[in-house]
Amino acid sequence: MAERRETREPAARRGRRPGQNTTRQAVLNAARRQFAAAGFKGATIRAIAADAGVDAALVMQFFRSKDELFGAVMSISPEALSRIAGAFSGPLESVGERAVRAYLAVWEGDQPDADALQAMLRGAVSNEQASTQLREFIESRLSEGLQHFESDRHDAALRAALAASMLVGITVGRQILRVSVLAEEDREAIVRRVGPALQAVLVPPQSPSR
Amino acid sequence: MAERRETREPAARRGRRPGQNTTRQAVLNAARRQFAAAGFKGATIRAIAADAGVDAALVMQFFRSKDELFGAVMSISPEALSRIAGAFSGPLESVGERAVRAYLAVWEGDQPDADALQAMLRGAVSNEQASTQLREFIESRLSEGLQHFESDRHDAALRAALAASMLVGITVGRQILRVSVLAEEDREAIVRRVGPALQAVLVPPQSPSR
DNA sequence: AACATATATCAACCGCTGTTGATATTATTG
DNA sequence: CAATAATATCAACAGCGGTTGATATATGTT
Repeated sequence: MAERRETREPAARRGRRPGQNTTRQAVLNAARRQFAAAGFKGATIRAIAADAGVDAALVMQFFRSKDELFGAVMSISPEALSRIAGAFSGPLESVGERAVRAYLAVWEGDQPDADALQAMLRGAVSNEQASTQLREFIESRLSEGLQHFESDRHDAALRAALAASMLVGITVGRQILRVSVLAEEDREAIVRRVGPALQAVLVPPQSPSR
Repeated sequence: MAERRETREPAARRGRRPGQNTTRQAVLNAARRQFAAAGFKGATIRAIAADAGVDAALVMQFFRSKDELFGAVMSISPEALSRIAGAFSGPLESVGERAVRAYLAVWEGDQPDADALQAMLRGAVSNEQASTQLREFIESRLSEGLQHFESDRHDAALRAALAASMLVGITVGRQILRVSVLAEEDREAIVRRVGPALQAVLVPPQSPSR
């Protein structure tokens, strides 16, 4: 007799694990996935911990609270940011197309950036941090590109923000609502259809001439 | 002595109130507001009840569960629906502008419809019901209009869904993220800037001609 | 080897939330 | 008027979820 509890899972041993520790990173990745999939309220510390194969208390020790963990999740790599900014250099008459392509590549890539952005978007509904972060992304990131060649800065900011919002809307349709016609279409087809529309917002034909 | 508890609120009396009862409707309105403001998970039965000036248990008696209450909240008036559908009748070269105007009027009006749509949008993050409802709204409502004068039905559906998503994106920017340049701009200014873009998606210049 | 420190689990607390059953008061109907 | 139904509150339960304090095990430092 003297049986050790063999009910339940492998019963993870108590203390620190031997060898190199990649756990903190694993927790962060799990958090990104969970927040991206369920939003801020929907994701739970326990689910994140389970996803990372770890006890919930450990998550709290690494990051001090759910809010701070969420804050850590929402960070975009400089590469992704410059990729979007880069869309604005080049011939002005095709900036719409390049912007759509760059945006979709970043938001739908499999890098952690895509999850981070999804987390922001889903979190923006119930979390002030998330909406602030995404707001700033829309206000500054995409606006900066246009500011250079423009006299009316307010109007330029408005047009850039509209363009960014419309792109976010496409993500909502594809990734969150999963509208089938949108979700099944491949990325370049979307670029072809949306490019001209974005072009019309970013560089309206009347503006420079009369 | 023999004091009746005068601590706490008016201490609402126990039974049914005299006179006409508008309470059920009041609960429904409160629910719409709360769901629209906080999303499905964020809104609580107790908060809804408090908003309606009622006990939480009463909410459960009227609507059987939080899910059913949410279901009741998400219903759009036929007037609003026909208002959007109506945008597709009229000269084809200005359908983009009319669509934007009709969409914004419905989503930003002060009717219960606006709250219901906000509730759907915010709820879509964490509630299957909501995303289904909004998906169908995008898939069918806005698509039907274009189907009539079209040979390639798949492409027409795609373009309509793209247009609808882009409009939803604008709502996200204005109402949820509260991007200041967007939120402060008045509706007609947005119509002017977005109309041509929507036109480009709905009626691409290549399609009918060469 | 001894000590501090980082990494890990466990058990429990506490507040919030959806939901329920009991009860009180009014309206409605026969 | 009696009986039934509808409208209302109250009290409590049960589960989940964030957070904490105690403890165990490995690593690093002196």
